[in-house]
Parts: sequence; C-alpha cells; structure tokens
Amino acid sequence: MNFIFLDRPRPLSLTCIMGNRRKHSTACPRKVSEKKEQLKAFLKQKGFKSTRQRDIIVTEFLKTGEHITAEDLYRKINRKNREIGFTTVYRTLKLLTKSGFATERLFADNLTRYEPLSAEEHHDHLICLSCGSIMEFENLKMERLQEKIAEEFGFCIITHKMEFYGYCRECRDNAPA
Amino acid sequence: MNFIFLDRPRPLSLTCIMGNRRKHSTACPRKVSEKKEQLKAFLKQKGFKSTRQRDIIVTEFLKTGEHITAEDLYRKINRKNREIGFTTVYRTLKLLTKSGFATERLFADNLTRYEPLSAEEHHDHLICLSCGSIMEFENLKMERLQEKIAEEFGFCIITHKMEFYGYCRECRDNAPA
DNA sequence: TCCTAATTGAAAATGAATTTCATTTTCCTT
DNA sequence: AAGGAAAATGAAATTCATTTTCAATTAGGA
Repeated sequence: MNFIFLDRPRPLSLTCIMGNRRKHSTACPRKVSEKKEQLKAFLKQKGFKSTRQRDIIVTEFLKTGEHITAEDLYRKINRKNREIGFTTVYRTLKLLTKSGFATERLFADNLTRYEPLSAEEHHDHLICLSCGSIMEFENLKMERLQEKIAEEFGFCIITHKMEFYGYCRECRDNAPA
Repeated sequence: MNFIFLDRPRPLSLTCIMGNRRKHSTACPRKVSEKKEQLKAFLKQKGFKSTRQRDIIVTEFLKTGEHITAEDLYRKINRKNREIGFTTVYRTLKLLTKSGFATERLFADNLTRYEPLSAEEHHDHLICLSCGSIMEFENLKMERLQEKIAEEFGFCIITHKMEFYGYCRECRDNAPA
C-alpha cells in the first residue's frame, strides 16, 4: 500500500453530502433507538440473545455514524467499558452486517470499515488522499448509467463499489504536483 | 469476506470487452518485447540491474495479461523455473507498479491483483460472483459524469475504482434467488 | 430455579503482504 | 579479465488485520 494518507494519523471526519441533496450523517436519537428495537426483534426471532455488550456496541456504532473500523470502534468503546473485548465488537459488527443493519467495505488502505445501513440508500465515496476524510455521494444519473452498462454486458449487478481517490477542496492546494 | 465466489476455485478466465469496442486481452509478442525494452531502459536509468529472474517474471506477467495475484504468477512461473522464489515475483510486481508498467488492485476478495498498464487506458471491472471471471469496460460517459460529480464537490480526482459485483451472462441462471 | 444454547473474551490461528539477512549476482572500474 | 561496490535473490521470519478456538459465563425459556 502506498497511498499517501496511510502514513498519517487517520482522522475520522466525515462529511455527508449527496449529489443534490444533503443527508444526515449521524443518526438522530429517535432513529437509533428505533434501530435498536428492530435489532432486538431480529435477535429474538433468530433465537439469539440480547446482551449488555451488544447493546453498548450497537449504540456506539449507530451513534458514531459511518465508516468505522472494528478496531476504532473497539477503542472508542473501550475507553468507557474496559471489559468489552475486541472480539465481541468484531463479532457484533459481523452480526449487524449479516442481519442487514450494516455494511462492510474494504477500502484501498486494506482496512475494513463498517457503516450503519439505512435500507434504500446506496452511496459512493470520495476519499481524500491528504486528510483521509471520506465523503459520500449518491447520484441518480450514475446509477442509471451503471445499469445501462451492465445491461450491455448481460450482467446482473448485485452490488457495486465506486470510490474516487484524490484531494478534497480543503486539501487541493497541498496536493503534490 | 463472504462473497460467494470465494468458496470456489478461482478461475482465471478473463474476458476483455470495452463499452463499445473490443480490446486485446493478451498483449501481442511485438508489444511484449517492446515493453521489455522500455523496462530495461528504465532499470538502467535508475541504476537497477537486469536479471534473469526479472526477465522471466516480466515476460510471463506480460504474456499472462491481466488481473493476476503475485501468488498465482509465482505458481505459473514456478512450474518451469523451480528456482525463482515468491519474494522475487512479489518484488518484481511491486517494481513494475512503481515504475509505471503495472497497476495494483485490491478487489473485494481481499487479494491484490496486478495488471500490465498501457498508459492511456483506465478501465473498470465487472466481477462475476459465480464463476469469478473479471470483465473490463471503459465508458466515456461514465468518465465525464465522474468528473462532473467531483467538480461539484471541489474534489480533484487522482484515481478511481469502480467495480460491479453480480452475475455474468453465463451465470445469471445460477444466481441465487 | 434449572438447564441448555448462545455469548463472551483472551489467546491462538490464519493468511496475505512485507521485511530481514546472509548469500549471490550484476556490471562498472581498473 | 579481475576486483569490488551496490543491487538482487530467496528462504525464513515478521507484520498486521481478520478470524477462529475454547473454556468460562450469561441469557432467557421451561
């Protein structure tokens, strides 16, 4: 790996703007508890158990918002809850992913990041090579074009990944020649 | 990782078709030796050395065409040249990447693949979750749209990654419901 | 309360990528 | 042609994120 931003401390700043409209980055408290209810129902239905750890992890994860690694989420939680282990954080994120509450993304820095999934929305990413910030966007034209291309190939898209690596407005001037 | 195709033997079939025009998949012998000359010149200029191993690895790499992992290339070479080690294959691919003769791509299966780089072309990928085949495409409209989106954000794109995961024409019928 | 299956978490395992280091090779200089 | 310095090689070791193991603990239905 030789992306520039890998050699710097990884900031977690996350701007969330859509192609045309703006989008909420951090879920509001109402939504958080709503999601937690959904998850609880899901667990019960599957015969899984609700535990204190899961509750804490899920809460923190939903609060955090987006694009967090298992490691970072663990560290965040560990500050206040020394007894929750990395493995449990990791497994909870996997559980959330499998049950449709989160998605897993492998970025070019070879770190897997998780983000809460809000059903309908699928977005793409702009990743700044200087400050490491990850911005999201969603563009209808893009989605349509993708469908069209796939059709041309007789290809049936299940999911896609689209990432731009470059320099954000704030960092453009620092960009190497 | 839980992509379906990871649990199957990874075939190396590579179809190479562009948005509108078709593209050569395996480089023709003329081009291979031309590239090898370029590389030799590059090495000399940098004070690096030309070695038997590098020659063999580069030849095999260029012949192979695209999207190969260091591991797979090593195995391919190792059949005929038992004395060439994995490390050297790995390092040569890195060298090719650094000197602009190849690119490195991390796909969603968490394996780094290398492919020869022919200057101008930048293409995107369609990856079949069933048979594992990787198809390439290039679409001008897409490139333009990307630029437009980036501009909206004041973002300066250095590189991008775009991958569709789904089922190819041949595998559509096997796709899970 | 009891019991069983699920969960937890520390530690170990995995696996790809990368580095180390002693040895060998290239190729420039004499 | 030698000689020598710098680069290259390759086996083995290391790294680092991710995943699994396993013994101990906990949840929650009977």
